[in-house]
Amino acid sequence: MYYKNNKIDLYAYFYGLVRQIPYGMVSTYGDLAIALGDVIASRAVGEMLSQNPDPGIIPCHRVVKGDGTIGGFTHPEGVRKKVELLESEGMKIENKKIINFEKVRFRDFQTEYPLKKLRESETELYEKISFEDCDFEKIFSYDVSYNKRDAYIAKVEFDINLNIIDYKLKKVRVDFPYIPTYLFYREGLLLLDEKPSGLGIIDGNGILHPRKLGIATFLGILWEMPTIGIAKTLLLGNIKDDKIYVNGELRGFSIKKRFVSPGNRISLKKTYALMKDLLVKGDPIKPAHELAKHFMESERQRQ
DNA sequence: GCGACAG
DNA sequence: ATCTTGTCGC
Repeated sequence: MYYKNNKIDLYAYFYGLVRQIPYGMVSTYGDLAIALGDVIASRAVGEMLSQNPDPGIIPCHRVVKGDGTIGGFTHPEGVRKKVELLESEGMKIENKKIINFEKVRFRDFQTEYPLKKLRESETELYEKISFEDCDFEKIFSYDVSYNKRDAYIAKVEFDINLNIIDYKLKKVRVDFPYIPTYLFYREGLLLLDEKPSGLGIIDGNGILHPRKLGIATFLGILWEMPTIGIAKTLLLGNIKDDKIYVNGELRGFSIKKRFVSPGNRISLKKTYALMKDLLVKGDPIKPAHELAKHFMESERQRQ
């Protein structure tokens, strides 16, 4: 696997890329996303820039939008400061657009394309997925609240009827931004070292994912346990009645405004029957969500 | 130009 | 998810 010891610090890697943009040149959010290995990370690029830990050595003002316009800037003086910095480096700007944009555009990043490496490492993992039903005596779920790079995790254990048995709280640091279709690397890696027992009902998708490797599938395979993914919004697919298809293949179900798909060690059929039953009894994510949120807020107050 | 974009 | 430093496809 590309992530060693369950760790990959994409923030650090990203800031290394930004430092490569030379004085007098600019790059774009999309160019940096491509250097990370997937253009879908464009918004995450903006997110990581907004948390620049050291503007003195990481020139985040040199990152602009794909059409040559300036884009945003998290600074007391706002975008005005970004324009000022760029002009001080010799950039000509007219009505918020860089003149000769293509000539000063830097794209020649030295990079290993980490997101591409991650995708490549996924193929061997996917071989281990199983859709064979297995028994379980408990259910667990979790949720995470975020404040910048602090993650507040709540894990909840239920009995088979969704009565709460126990819960645990934990605060950790996150090294990976939210990037659509890479949720596992942000959230899943935080949980991996403490394997729970029972059926995991995971906030997110299972095989209802472009690479059939949503966070529920990842956790199910790596923990060798049954999991189901349950998302509040649809990542991909077409809904017909209560079934969700991707390229004509049945990948999940739409039940009670949730999008449900198998993670690992469970069949489509059992996923449907079980969730149809459970979602009537209650919301498997809500308790963890409220615990995590409350945990974060109480920690904020302490500071 | 508008809507997508798991959390 | 939080509270706003995009890009792409229709």
